[in-house]
Amino acid sequence: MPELPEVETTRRKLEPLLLGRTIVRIEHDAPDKYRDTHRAHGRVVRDLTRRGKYILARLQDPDGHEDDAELIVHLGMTGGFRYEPGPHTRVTLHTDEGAIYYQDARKFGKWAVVDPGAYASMPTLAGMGPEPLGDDFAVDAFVRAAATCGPVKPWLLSQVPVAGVGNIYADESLWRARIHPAQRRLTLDEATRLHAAIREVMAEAVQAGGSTLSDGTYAQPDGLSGLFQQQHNAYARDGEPCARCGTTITKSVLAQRGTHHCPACQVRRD
DNA sequence: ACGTGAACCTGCCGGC
DNA sequence: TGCCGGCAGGTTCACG
Repeated sequence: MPELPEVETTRRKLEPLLLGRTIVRIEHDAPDKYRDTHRAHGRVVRDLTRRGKYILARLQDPDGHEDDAELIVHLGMTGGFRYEPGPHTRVTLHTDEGAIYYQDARKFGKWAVVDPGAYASMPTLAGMGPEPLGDDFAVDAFVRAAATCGPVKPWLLSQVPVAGVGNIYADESLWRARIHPAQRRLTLDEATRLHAAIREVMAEAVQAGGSTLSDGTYAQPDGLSGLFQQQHNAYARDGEPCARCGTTITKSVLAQRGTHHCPACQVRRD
């Protein structure tokens, strides 16, 4: 389900429910996937932030007798929060003002409560690149790194050059920047275009509340759908005409991921 | 130090 | 109708 726009939308919906609330109990039956959640019990949620596709909550001990802790939530492919329990509810988060339910059909999502900033058990989070919508996402550093990169789509998916780009938004950004998904070693122009495209696509997708695909797995906690799928130009548009040139969008497999591009606008060099 | 591929899971959809 | 293969928004680890 969730790339940066979906996770950010989820975070915004969760924030008013959790900020300042005491976590009474986190209930589940998979301690390997939802680790050390007992450490959250009795702690107060002081802030709710996001890094890439991870939701982070700073948890403060109200008595000050113990150090703060940090709750990390990654939604995997199909994770999401709901106001009501359902057939795929995996975790129930009880606060002093009610409960919220985490559902995850495929169970790829993970939770952990750790010491603040202790991300060793989540290597992708530990090595996360800059936020695409933040000031730290510098075009010159991106251009320099892109000049020696391997196939550009898998490179983006690694979360190292920039945080939060997944399969949908990689395809959409590469379409917008007119770059072939398997292109290596981007030129100055290509990397500059891609940097801008990532920022634009992410900003527009956040604005639209993310993308809800045809299976409807991703929705906001109140059940509302995102709307950005209506603006997709590449992802799941195979067989349809390119909005820019009319050529049929094709689908292929790259790094084990379904990949959509326009064979006329996105031509691979050498 | 890469890049690739399998593994982790369940559900849904299309084809036969 | 029913079974089966293929595919799905991600991360991690084991290889070569």
